[in-house]
Amino acid sequence: MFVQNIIANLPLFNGLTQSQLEALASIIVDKPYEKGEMIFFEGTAAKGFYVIAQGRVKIYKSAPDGREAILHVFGPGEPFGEVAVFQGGTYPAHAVTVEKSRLLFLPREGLVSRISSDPALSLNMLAALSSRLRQFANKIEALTLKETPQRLAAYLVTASELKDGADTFTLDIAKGLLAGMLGTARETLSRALTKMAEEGMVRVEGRQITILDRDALEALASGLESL
Amino acid sequence: MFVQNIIANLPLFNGLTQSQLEALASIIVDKPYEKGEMIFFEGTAAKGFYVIAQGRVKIYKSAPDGREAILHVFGPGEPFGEVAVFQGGTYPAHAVTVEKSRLLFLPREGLVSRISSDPALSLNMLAALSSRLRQFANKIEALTLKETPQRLAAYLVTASELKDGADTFTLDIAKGLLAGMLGTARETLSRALTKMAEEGMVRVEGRQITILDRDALEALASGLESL
DNA sequence: CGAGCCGTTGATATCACTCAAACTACGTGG
DNA sequence: CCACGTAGTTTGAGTGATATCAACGGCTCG
Repeated sequence: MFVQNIIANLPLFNGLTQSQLEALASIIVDKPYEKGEMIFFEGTAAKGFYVIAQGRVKIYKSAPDGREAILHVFGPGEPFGEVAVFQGGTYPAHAVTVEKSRLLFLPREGLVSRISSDPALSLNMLAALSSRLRQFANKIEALTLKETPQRLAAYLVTASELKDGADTFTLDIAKGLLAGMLGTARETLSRALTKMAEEGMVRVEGRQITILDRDALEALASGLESL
Repeated sequence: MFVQNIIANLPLFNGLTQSQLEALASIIVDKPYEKGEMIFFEGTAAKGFYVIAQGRVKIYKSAPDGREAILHVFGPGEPFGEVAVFQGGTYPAHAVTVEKSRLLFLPREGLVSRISSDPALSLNMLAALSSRLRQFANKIEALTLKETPQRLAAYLVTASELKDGADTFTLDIAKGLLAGMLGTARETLSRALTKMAEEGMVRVEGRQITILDRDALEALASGLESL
């Protein structure tokens, strides 16, 4: 898969002409990463941002004692680290691969000028950041107002929606990671899942989830949007 | 104070020419609000966004039972509701004044075209959204990793920094609001403050705070950036 | 001067974090 | 093909921070 083919299909680069895409592709650095490899650390100077071609990346903050707050887990096609390009100049959090991955690096040089000269690109970026802000707002809402079972229910409902509303689907991240995304401990997540299974709302077989009572799930989540 | 003078000094409109500012000022709607007046509700269609000329605005989500998650409390000069202009078309949360205020409304019409035609404006907006994302990331970190006393310590340290590092300063929001911003209950905040005072870290006299042991405060906050 | 808003304090219940340990699934290398 | 190590997951028990309920005191504003 060539770089240009990848970026041609990304929402971020929607509306760009063929020649603009070519120019962009020519400055992109294509790099493979092993699972668990650090991409950048919070506070370090940013020379550009990344787009995921393949794999999965965890964006997180960490406490002195080693505990983590997971902000995102991004998958193929998603950009990350853009914030550092537009403000502050340093990455706001740590980034590490959670799978073997292939990342595209877009150097800051040239990007800023490209953005300011191309209306479509700047509006795409604004939309991307705005959408990110909505996600964060939802996450803050969930952390403040909801307890683990409700957050889990909201997650499962939207996970199902992302898989075209299928009742049975497979989690694409490990449960430990999911616990982190929900702002809770692995053990608490495990217990919450078990309880939901006992109550007949879902069936859990490893990473495969079957929603048995969608109404009950949605009632539990009550008002929580996608995380 | 005229609209044009206000917007001329905002970071958001930095780098605009005099004539651009005039054009902008001509489409702005200037409106007074009473304390406690709703500005918009989550999910309603957005016809534009706001800038605060005077007063203070609370941005929040609410649960069915009436509990609230406060995302921001904005003051003079700060914009809010921009997210809806760039993505989704609806406001992501509720907005209400917490003081008697004067707000400038910038209609969506014309704004989008202005942004795409003016590099400075689009880069300013990108920077503003990026900075907002950093704040949210810090908030999520605090909610996930830190307990109330630590969040409070971090808040006090940065509040002091915003007042040029003065040891004695005045909270510019009520303690109940502050509790909401820290994601905790009024009572818990009250107890945390009392305890910090007992331990000699701060002195509390109503809304006036004096930092007695900045090192201890910073050690408590340990790693938490501004909220 | 009364009403509401705000803040404090006390008592209680509970959720979830922590520590500890066993159990499973999986891939690798012998 | 099996043994082993590792990563991931689950279960149990104990503890602690905080939400919640309740009542009270002070302040402000009309």
